[in-house]
Amino acid sequence: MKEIEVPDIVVSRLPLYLRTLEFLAMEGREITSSAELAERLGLNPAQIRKDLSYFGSFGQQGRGYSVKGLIEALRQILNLEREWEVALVGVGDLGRALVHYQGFKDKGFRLALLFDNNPQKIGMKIGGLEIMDSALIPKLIPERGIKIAIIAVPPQEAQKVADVLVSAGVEAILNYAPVNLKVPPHVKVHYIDPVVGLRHMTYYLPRPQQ
Amino acid sequence: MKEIEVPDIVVSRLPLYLRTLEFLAMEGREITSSAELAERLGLNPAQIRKDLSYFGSFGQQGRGYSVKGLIEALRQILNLEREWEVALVGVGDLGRALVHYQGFKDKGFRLALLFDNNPQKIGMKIGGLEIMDSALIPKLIPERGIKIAIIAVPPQEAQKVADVLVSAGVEAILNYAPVNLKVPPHVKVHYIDPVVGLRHMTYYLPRPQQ
DNA sequence: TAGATTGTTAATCGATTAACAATC
DNA sequence: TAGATTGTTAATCGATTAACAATC
Repeated sequence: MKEIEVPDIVVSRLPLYLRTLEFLAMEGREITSSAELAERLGLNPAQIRKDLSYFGSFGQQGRGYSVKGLIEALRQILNLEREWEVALVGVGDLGRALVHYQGFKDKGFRLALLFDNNPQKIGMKIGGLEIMDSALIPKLIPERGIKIAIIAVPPQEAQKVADVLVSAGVEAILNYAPVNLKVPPHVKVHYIDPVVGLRHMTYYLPRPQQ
Repeated sequence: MKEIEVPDIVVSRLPLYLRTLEFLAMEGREITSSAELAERLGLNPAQIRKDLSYFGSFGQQGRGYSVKGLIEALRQILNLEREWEVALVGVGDLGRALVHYQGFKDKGFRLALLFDNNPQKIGMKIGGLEIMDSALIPKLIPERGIKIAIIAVPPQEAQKVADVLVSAGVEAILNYAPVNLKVPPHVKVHYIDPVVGLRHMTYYLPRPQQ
């Protein structure tokens, strides 16, 4: 039996389904439907059912989906049944904000290592973690078996940092630097650049008349 | 002559082209090609040429594109020929990081209004801007004609804030709260949720064997 | 049983890309 | 002129969604 390759665009929607389900669970809901999820996410119900069908059958005809059950299933599918330790490189304003961010907790991630190359910052403690010298990345990341890193350094440094992280064994990078990274094919990169989002939206804003 | 509707997926790539071109310009490059842009962005050269062709002809056969010329063209297409004033709601850790973020400057955006509903924070100055009471959104945003807002408040407050912003005339929202917002069709929302990005990538990370 | 909603097929729709004439 | 790269067409590829049988 040949394994069907799941399209990445399908995988990319699963975290949104999971987030919506976790929200419903918090509200105390026990059952939901593809129609309700679609309504909340602005998607088509058939798309949600199709997406889920790549992985199995999780609902009950005539009833819908158990919120708890589908959360469990998506956690398993997304490889979230363990807690992932994450390394953060660059403890500037954004880095500090990420250290204090409460949203990682209980979502499957924990910041475990902080790096910076500024001697002023190295040794400082923040959020209970000591800021380590970036030069120690090749030592500490393999030691801890860390696979996920967040890059929050200035754009000029981002590629160099990425290279070091990848040689240290990192396979997933959340990149806040406004730069496209070159990485080997086995490494995933997710980009967060507010300016890209803003510039996308200005296209639709009113233009000066004539 | 019927106007051809440009697909949103095409528009969404233009800011990436622009970012890459601005980077090339900084490096002093004068000419580039669809092949080079594609290489840097991990895309297909034909796709870039096709995307641009929705808006006109910006290159020269046999030579490529003038970096400066294409930057100009994309700025015009993306409605970036003015500077946009942006309101920020929620001056927590993330909000503060955004206030200090240098990446908005010279990219077409300037934080112009800060709001928070915490009496401790109202009246404080940060980055040269006074934090205003969120209750003043309906007064100050229309006064300044602001069309773009960034939401950086806790998830429970995000929908309420979005509603107020939209009634105040905002038409583009950059939402850092991990919540899907319900807004009228003329309002664009761009979502930034690091957990969604991380959870997408964990799908591809090594799983516990058996 | 009647009503509801899933899971899945097949049709539709839309995006990507190969190929090449145009042309600098 | 020869070489290079655009702009654009048309083919391919892939994603979305309508429709409905299955079934709870």
